Amino acid sequence: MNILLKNGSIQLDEGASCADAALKISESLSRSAVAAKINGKLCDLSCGLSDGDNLEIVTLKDKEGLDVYRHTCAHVLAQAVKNIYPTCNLAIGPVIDNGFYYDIDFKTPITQEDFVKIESEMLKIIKTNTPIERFELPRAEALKLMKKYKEKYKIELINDLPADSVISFYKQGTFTDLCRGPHLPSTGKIKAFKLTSLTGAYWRGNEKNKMLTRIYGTAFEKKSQLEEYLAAAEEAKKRDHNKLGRDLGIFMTSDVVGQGLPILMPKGAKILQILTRFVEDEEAKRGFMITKTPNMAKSDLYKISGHWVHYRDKMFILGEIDGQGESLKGEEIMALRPMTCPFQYQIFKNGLKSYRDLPCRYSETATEFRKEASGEMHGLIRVRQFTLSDGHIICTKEQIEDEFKRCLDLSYYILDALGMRDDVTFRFSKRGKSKSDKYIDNDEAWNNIEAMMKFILDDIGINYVEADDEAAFYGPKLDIQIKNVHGKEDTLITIQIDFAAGESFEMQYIDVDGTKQFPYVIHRSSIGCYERTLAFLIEKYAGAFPLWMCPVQVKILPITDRTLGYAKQVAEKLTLEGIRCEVDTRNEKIGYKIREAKLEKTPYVLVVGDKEAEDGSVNVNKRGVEEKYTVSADEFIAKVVEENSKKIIF
RNA sequence: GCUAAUAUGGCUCAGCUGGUAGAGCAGCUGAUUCGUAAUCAGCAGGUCGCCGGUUCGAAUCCGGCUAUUAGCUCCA
Repeated sequence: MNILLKNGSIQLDEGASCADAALKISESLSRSAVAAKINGKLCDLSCGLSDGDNLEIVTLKDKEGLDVYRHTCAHVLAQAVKNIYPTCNLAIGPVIDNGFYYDIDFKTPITQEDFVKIESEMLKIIKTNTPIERFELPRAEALKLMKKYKEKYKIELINDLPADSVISFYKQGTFTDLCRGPHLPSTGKIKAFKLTSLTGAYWRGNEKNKMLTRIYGTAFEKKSQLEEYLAAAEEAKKRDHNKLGRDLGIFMTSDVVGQGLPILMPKGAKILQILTRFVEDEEAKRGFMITKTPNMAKSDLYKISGHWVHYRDKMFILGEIDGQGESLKGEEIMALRPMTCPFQYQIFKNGLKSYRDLPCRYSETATEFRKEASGEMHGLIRVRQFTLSDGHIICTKEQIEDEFKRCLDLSYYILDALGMRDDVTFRFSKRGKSKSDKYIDNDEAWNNIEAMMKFILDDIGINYVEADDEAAFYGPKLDIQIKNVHGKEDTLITIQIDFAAGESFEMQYIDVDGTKQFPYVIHRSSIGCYERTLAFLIEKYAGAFPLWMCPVQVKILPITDRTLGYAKQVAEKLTLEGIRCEVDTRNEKIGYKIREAKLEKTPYVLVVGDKEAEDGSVNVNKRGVEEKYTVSADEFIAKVVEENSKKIIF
């Protein structure tokens, strides 16, 4: 029979498999093959071919090949665990970004110390080089097999498969697992693997279900690649804002203050002040009116917004309430705000509005409070009190498109200034097919608004992923996402369209024809939550921030006390020019001061000794640059002032 | 909230199987006034996260709480 390849074709006997084809193509390909693609569909190497099939041999060079390799490693893990703990039950064991995991229900808990034992058992299984065989069963037979093995989770999975689905299993020696595949031809192909961590995970991702034990691992073609990966992960941890931010004196926490309540120290507060001024000024240029609204309100406000019903358990409430959210003592109930929207809506409602007032753009550097679950807090990324560049644009339906684009343009501008434009991805968060009751029930409005947002996004031409069941309860969102050093994704900035607030808050305006109309609302952030943005800045720059946002931009180091006066003169000039600088007045050797200034990642370190004091110069040590040079103080000041005025990213 | 782990001076860490704590750096004082990543000496600093229990005796064992970390769930 004739088998088509990417370039050319080969002739094979009837009944030949992908593995036969690989061997026919070349011996080396046969050795590196891990799976195959027949007519574009990934399958085992043992899969049989038919005349005219398009064939592609998959190796570990392909991402798909590596996934197959890791998936098999997950099965080896499962087999090893079953050998050691015969009473445990297997759940699922998929491949993830950098490895794989297997969820297992152990009768007695295991610890990370058991990894040694499990890994050596895995190694044994690999060394036997057991062939891995696929077979398929009808549903009844499949259930019978899993009942025999007492795999209750597998039984549940089979029961949930569509009636007409093919139920496949993979068998390696005495171990059989329900699996779609494909897999490596034998266990011996695995060369480098490691179990990395042990955590809990709910069965089927539902917190109402039992929590299983999840074992994470990773595998690579070569030992050297595995070591490289582990080293890179260690390296990434050094950039972790939660460690670095504390080391650099940017923020701290205190157990008497509480969880999720980071304390911004002078350096961190300075950076936030710089960012806030930058953002507020830019927003003003773009037609936003700044507001200053209260940090708390009576429960009445949240009853109108719907938060009292949908969001109450995530709010900090002042006063005792019953299960319905009513005061137990008949007193006024206040709550700290989890968002700014209803407050800014009050401003719009103050006085009759005309269509001429639209679009009405409000923005605020707002402090917000959310009672996040105790296990959720993380450094500056997930906190209970935070500062959001929160804004609302109240506009007509016709104005949405333009306003939405302006919001995105503002965020682009800010991301450029932060140097993070290339680090973000876009998520179009929709209600989609979800019928969850957490959304406002109005199919027509949802369909219209989602179609409108899709049109806008496509018109702008941004590259986004669509995510169902990720919308806000009042409308779809464009979420600007970013990953931290651990690879975990979070929302940095969000722009949302709200079709419901106009009516629910009775925000009306008088239209051209004299009729009263409900406006649309765009909820938007420009830089996101300042604390969170700072966290990502720390990780991106490993603490070596761009000049314009550095809390200390220039540090002046006199060599001896003789030049202390001169150092102070230069510092004064710099300060007058708006450059943030410090003089290290301590009686220490110059090497000592240099070391400290560099560990603090100061952009410019100026050394001034007798020579410099005499001719009015400074010796410049630029961060990240080996060579130092001497220029007149005035020249340096002019240069750094110019650099500071541009939002230069280096 | 759930699973697991961790908690020793400001920081990084020692402290074996229970006999009430040590080092380096940082800090302070003194000397040194020095030319590009740690000058020398001395001093001071901890009821071992908090509360309770077991014990003649707890940093060490047990329980509760608080905080931190990884993940799950959640994330207007």
